[in-house]
Amino acid sequence: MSYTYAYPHPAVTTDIVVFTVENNKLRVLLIQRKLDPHQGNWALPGGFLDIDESIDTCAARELKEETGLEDIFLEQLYTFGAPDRDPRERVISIAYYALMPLQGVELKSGSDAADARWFDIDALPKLAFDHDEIIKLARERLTAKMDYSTLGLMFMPQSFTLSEVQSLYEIVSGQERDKRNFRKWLLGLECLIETGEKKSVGAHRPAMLYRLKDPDNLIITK
Amino acid sequence: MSYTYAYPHPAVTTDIVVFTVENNKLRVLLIQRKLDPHQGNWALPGGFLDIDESIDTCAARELKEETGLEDIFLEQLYTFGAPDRDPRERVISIAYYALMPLQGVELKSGSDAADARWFDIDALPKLAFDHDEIIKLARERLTAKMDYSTLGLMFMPQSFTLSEVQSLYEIVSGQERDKRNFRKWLLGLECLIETGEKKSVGAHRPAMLYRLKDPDNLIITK
DNA sequence: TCAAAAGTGTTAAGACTACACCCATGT
DNA sequence: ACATGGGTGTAGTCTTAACACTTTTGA
Repeated sequence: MSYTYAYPHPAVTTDIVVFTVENNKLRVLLIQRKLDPHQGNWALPGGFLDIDESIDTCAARELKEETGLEDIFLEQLYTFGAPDRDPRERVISIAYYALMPLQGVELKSGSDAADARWFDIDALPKLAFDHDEIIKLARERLTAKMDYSTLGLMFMPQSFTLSEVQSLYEIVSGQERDKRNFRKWLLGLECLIETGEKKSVGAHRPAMLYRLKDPDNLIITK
Repeated sequence: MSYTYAYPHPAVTTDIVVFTVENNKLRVLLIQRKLDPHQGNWALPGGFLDIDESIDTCAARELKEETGLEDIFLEQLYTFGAPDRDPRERVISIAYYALMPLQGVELKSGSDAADARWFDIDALPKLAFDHDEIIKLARERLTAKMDYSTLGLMFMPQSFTLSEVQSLYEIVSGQERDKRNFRKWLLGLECLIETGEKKSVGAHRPAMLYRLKDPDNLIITK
């Protein structure tokens, strides 16, 4: 089967920058390419748009197929389309970024990926295509949005302590925050509620567990 | 001549939301479609991506071809691609927005447009495709960015008075600003310099004309 | 000399930052 | 009993918001 058009058409793909925080580092998910071009190199998960699926659906589908991840925060980032970014044919890539909760970071290796691994964002391997550029932009967007929104909460599992949130914000932004001020800010947004449960993790006072009031709403505030 | 692929490929277009301010109203440029689908309806300027041009180039080229406008602020907005947004074939539209300086709003009617006109953003006609959705998003981005950046200066001609800038900000955001505070903020960004010239427009004191220190840098500040 | 927009500082309120001690628990 | 992270309030600084009169010009 083949498809014919009166004018040349580019191929369209989505690529997804999946972030998580693990071992006090901001990490990005990469897969090792099984096929040419760039065979053996590391690349962002992603793939070609099906002709009858929406772009968002494509991003979610590719993410699931290649990594097993699903139901995580996923947002369109930017569209990349330099004429020579893929040697096979003209390819337009609609980039997304996603935030993976801290727990349950086990990956099922998907069909198109020889291997999938988390990399420290400051120690990335050589990347296929223009994926270094995509990751750079995604990181800028992530840190910018976390500065004035509760986007960072999308990294959290169902329930979490305030110290865990603070630690996450510190790791992503690279700067420390005052404990009392951070808690004042976060609780002041009124998007969290106490679960009533506490979390005990060592020889010290247990911490209150919180959860999102409304899991779908990112409250944006200064 | 025809082009054949092993898998179906979508068509890729750019569409541009061109803003200006005229008669104390925020306006958007629309063209009347000469061809089906949506023949006779109003639509955003834009068109198909050439197979060997960059996306940015395509947006700038289409803008120039259809409206004669060139060398104005132009930035990628978002990519739209609902499967049924175009009845002809699957079309991915990479939306841009542009800011047209206040003066020189005369348009040369371009080749693909039967007619091009400015519309008050609050009184748009029935639009082709999903262009109403694109305009809505563009407006949100414009107002959000103007709140914390000097993006609004991209609406200004080469030289302008501070009152003109203030008036523009008020029209776009829909809310009045304190004259002294506005001037303090704007001058405090240190992106303007006095030209030395003054502008006399009526029976009152003439205003100092300013221009951008560095026409390429959008200074982003709170 | 009048009308109309340009230009100019100060004060009060609110937001943000810095900072230190007691609490609850496990070992 | 001690070591460890959890939890809490206040005072000082900085930023933002509110506010009114004088200046310069054309008619």
